[in-house]
Amino acid sequence: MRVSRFLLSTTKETPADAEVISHQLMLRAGMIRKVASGLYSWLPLGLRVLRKVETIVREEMDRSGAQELLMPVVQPAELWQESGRWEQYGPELLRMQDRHQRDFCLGPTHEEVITDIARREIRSYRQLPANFYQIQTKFRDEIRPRFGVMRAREFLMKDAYSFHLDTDSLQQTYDLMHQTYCRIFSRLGLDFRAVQADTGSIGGKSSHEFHVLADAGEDDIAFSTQSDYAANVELAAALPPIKPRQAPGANMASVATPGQHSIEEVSNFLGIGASQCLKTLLVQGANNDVVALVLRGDHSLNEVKAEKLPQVHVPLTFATAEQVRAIASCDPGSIGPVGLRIRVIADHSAAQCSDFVCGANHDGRHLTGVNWGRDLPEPATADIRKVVTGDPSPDGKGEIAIRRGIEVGHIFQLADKYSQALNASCLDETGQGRIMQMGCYGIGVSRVVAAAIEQNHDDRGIIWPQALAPFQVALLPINLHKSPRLQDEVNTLYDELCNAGIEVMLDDRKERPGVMFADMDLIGIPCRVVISDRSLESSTVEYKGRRDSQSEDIPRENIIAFLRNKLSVC
RNA sequence: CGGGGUGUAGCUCAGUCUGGUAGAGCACUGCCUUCGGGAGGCAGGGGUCGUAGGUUCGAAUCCUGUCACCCCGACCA
Repeated sequence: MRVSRFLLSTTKETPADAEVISHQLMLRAGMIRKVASGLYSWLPLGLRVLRKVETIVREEMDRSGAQELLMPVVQPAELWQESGRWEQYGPELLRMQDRHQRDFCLGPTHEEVITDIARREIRSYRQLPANFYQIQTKFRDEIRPRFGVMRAREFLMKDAYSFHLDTDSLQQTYDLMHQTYCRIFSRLGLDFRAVQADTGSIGGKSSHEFHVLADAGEDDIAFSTQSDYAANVELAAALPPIKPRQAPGANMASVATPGQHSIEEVSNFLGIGASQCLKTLLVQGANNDVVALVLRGDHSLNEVKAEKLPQVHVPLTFATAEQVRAIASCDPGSIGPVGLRIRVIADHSAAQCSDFVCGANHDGRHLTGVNWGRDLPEPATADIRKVVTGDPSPDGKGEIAIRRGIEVGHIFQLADKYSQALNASCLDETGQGRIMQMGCYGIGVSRVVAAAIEQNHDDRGIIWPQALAPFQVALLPINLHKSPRLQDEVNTLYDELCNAGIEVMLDDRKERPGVMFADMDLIGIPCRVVISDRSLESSTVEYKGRRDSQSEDIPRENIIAFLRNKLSVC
């Protein structure tokens, strides 16, 4: 490709509304342009990268035995009503009507459509297992689209759906997809982790998210420092403390804490650590009642864990101010577990505290020297907090460390959630109809592009992993317009590179060298070859890798072999 | 949804308080000089100041409505 025939729309200035690096660089490099909030056009440069991701995903899905198909973006309401999601889905589902006032939606995902296909087409167990995938645009009407294509409303996704006669078969394909995803993200050159994830409202036994590790990520991932344990923080178990609770050493006393509400305020006011304070959260119970959740002051409630308690209402809802006053006769900020006449559930680590401080259920007062068993009943205990750095790893090996991750893949077992609702069954060996088991496997293709940049950039621009680069080699002639001889030479070299199957971008603009260097660094081409009258004299060309600090002279006749070697190694 | 902010040239922004008929840098076009890390000069093109209405002799500027975009918030207990 010659730059003179290519839309290379780079800018020096960073658009004001781009917050994260990947968004800034994608705009500056001329990969994407915003059309409306959360909606982007992919310019030629960006599309080349997107296609690279697609190609790798497609190759590995095909290799795993999955079959590609393509389903419509616009889907009829009837299918969604059948699964129950027309009502369940909130405003994220963009609904519309056609000219006949029939209801449709833009597909945020395709379980309904694929299940409809399966129930029509699959008759016999002999056709199973089957795994269908597509690479298709999705639409989710996000409350707050941000970070460019990282959290856009319209995005490109690879989604696959597998069908099985039984759960063993489902597990096998699930495991195969786990391996396939590892292959895909390895080939993409990304530093990623497969982490145990919450199965959410869908339920099912296991679920894994694939995260690219990057500070701009929106999820917290908990790792073991010594094993390969990794889990979404929402899921990571906090083990109960091993040490027994210390015996009470103080008498309970009520102290005035005027205007001190938060744990931080109270602990500062009393001059004690936050871990010596307990916080009490009143939430709606499952039986139209109110439940108190007690945590150590330095810990945070894990809402996902709390929702799994049978006594707690789903979704987790905090008690209203009126309920708080009725139960604790004080404002939030002074609640404590002592004397509460409702169910109290304490986190394991809160239950281990002794001589602690808590709200006195009296505005402007707290209790000190409080002890379970003596001043109030021993509480029911559960794991309801978020793990923190330094906690023991749930698998018993090492400690927890927490890093940010960008979710680029998610696999889970749907079991019969959709096949049951849509009555997707087939005949088994005995001729009996059986509801099929389903798995679901997604990769955010457009998000992968942003994630790759978050992980691979410097102050000059993007540094593409070899597999994602829009072009493999940038060929930069210096002062091309002045030297007919250089023009001949560079054209010859360009043809040689193209014939060698190397994707090369020839900068044939009448630009100064600094401009060309800066542009090629910005758009992140991994290999740079500079050719000039000077190099013609010595029969060499100059090579520099995007991450290299120094260039090296390569004999002209060796350059193709040299580049081939570089490209295969990278 | 609540709170805050911004809409002026393709981009980044000044001008708004104090009304007088629109500017800078970058980008773009032409010419000259320069020529190995985002050069310099000269000349030029480009804006119904988001939009609708109002006040006024006169509105980018003041008032009202409206639309779009951005940021923050939804565990004080």
